Amino acid sequence: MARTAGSGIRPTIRMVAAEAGVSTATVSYVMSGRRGEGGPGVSDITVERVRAAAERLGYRPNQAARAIRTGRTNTVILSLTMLSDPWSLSVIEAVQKAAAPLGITPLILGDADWVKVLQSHDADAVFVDAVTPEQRKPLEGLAARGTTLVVFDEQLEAAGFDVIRSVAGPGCTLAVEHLLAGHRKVGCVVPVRGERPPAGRRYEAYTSALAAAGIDLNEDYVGAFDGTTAGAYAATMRLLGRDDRPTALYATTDYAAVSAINAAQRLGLTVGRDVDIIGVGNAIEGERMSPSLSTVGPVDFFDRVARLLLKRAVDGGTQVPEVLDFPWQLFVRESAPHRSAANRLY
Amino acid sequence: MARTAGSGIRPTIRMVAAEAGVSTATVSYVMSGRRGEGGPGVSDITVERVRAAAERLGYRPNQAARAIRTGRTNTVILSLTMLSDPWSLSVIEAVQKAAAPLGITPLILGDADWVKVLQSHDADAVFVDAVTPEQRKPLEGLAARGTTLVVFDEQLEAAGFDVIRSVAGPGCTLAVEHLLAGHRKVGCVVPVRGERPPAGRRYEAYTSALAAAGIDLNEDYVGAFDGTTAGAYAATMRLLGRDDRPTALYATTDYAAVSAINAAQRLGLTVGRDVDIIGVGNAIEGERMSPSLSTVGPVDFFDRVARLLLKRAVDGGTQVPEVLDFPWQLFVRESAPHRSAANRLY
DNA sequence: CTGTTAGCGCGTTCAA
DNA sequence: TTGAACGCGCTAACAG
Repeated sequence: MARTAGSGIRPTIRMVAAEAGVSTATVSYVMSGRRGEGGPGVSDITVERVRAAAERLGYRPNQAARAIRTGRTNTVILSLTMLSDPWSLSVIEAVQKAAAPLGITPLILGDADWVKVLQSHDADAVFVDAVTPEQRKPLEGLAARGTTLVVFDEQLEAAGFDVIRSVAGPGCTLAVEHLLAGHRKVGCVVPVRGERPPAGRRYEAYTSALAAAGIDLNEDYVGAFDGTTAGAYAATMRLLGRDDRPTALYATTDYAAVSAINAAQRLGLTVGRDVDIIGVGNAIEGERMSPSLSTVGPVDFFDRVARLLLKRAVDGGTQVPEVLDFPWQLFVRESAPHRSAANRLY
Repeated sequence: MARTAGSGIRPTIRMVAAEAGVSTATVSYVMSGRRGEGGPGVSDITVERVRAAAERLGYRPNQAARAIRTGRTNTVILSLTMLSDPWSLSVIEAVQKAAAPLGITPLILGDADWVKVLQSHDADAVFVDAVTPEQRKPLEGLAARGTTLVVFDEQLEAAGFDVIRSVAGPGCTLAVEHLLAGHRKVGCVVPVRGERPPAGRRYEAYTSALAAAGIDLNEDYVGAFDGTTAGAYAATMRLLGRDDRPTALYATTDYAAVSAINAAQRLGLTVGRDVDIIGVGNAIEGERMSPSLSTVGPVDFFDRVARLLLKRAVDGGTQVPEVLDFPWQLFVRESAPHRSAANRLY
């Protein structure tokens, strides 16, 4: 009396075989579309009988069982730390578009504890958007055990997995320089971990570009926040609420820039006129919003990431891991337009 | 020469058994923590040996293989149509919090074509946030075949699955009446499918509340949009850009309300003073933003949904499906404060 | 050329 | 504490 738990019974390949009066092997060949080429041939009439039986029963191959045998799950996992970030949505959108024609399902993991999950759950490829120092070891362990990984990180070396390294430094300098062309009072909105002072390449681009322009760093113009959108909003309110408020803001991520724009508007300022704001990342949403977001970022980033991920998913871990560099570019849009000498704000 | 595809080899239960010098059965009992209580007893010394061997090899049970035997995947799927909606993020947040202590992993499906995915991929329970008419049939098919479903829908009858029916009608009326207490020029921001005119309970609440207040429906005050955040933004710009602009806006979803607030601020209006804006849904983010979002919605909605989903995931489809009704409530916050007769805007 | 048999690969679980 | 069967779909080798 074999039966799975629960009330409903899911049709198995054996039921279909019985219904069609053939063997399970034949059903398998028909369902996976692998008749002819290489495998044994199945007559058209039999194919039709099997198809009809499967249809009648509403049969769908059990992906879990299939995965055990083939090692393929027809699934990619996207581990995304900050789902509210338009950057994450851009990744999702690009991957979904690329995965659909391949019959691959993207599943999103919004959990910060992705290491544990990936140790038990298999996928044909996994995209990881952030790696803390403590996660580096287990990450390499995953790769060693055969998990196909594509990791977004600016520091990591490829150690059995692909690394997407969109080197932010030079691009971020472009952003700050763009603001410095029309402003002297340039503030910065930057996330920090814990109580530590701001750090990282994106922030260094700010300090060094200021220095290169002969401007002293004003700590009152640095709005550190906790990494949440609400925090970015509050930090911007503090910066722009000052009497000697900055006339331009450099936000080290696009989502911080979006929050900054909202905060500025809340204060009655017109972004792109009273204050210029630029972000970092070139998320797709930046183009669509109003005012559209000036930003720096890699060209064609999301589509290329999606293509790599799916190539890996299809090929398996066969290929040699790469470090993928992306050239960055300045995208001048409404939130921080070009300023000629004539319309400088300072 | 048995070996899985790819270069890395994943440790199996057999390797652990060999390493520890015991049978696979023993390893299984140890790993699933099912020794003692009900299950067979395993001596402490053996447990230690097995644990050490598993640790050395970095063994993790293969969830796919486990699923075949047990019928449980330790996974719940959240099918969410609009990931940028704070409502979706609220669902995710609540489910993640509730799932973590149970060892259950929430996976998010951002694909509109969830039916196909669910037909092949199993989960202990699935949350679905929107059902089109064409999806109703396949939905019932899924339920009949044993998929444990929790469906969010205001119309559907329970047909083998739970229905979360947060009856919006009366609650939405509360929202419109709240605005009508201080305004006569109340606009509406509402998504529409295709070219059809606005419809649905949330919109009817608007027209009937207006009628009850003796106010004629002004079609120029109805901002229909395409369902995207950018569309809601544009619709609001049109409404508030008019000379005789409405002094209050009723948005039929929270994400539309958020876009409306951004648009209003873009126009230099102070929300909660120059214009009042109210949403629908009571997404968690509404409390955190600034100005905080006035809204109507079910009380404690997300946590209760999460609890139900996980109860189903744990119990399997054992229980009798329910229709869950949620009482709605008005949440007065900054974006549409209380207005006494003294500070009416009209 | 067409179809079947038999056994694989997981982790689980019952009878011994 | 274990051997062996079990559940699933896949597939090499075989039979007609």
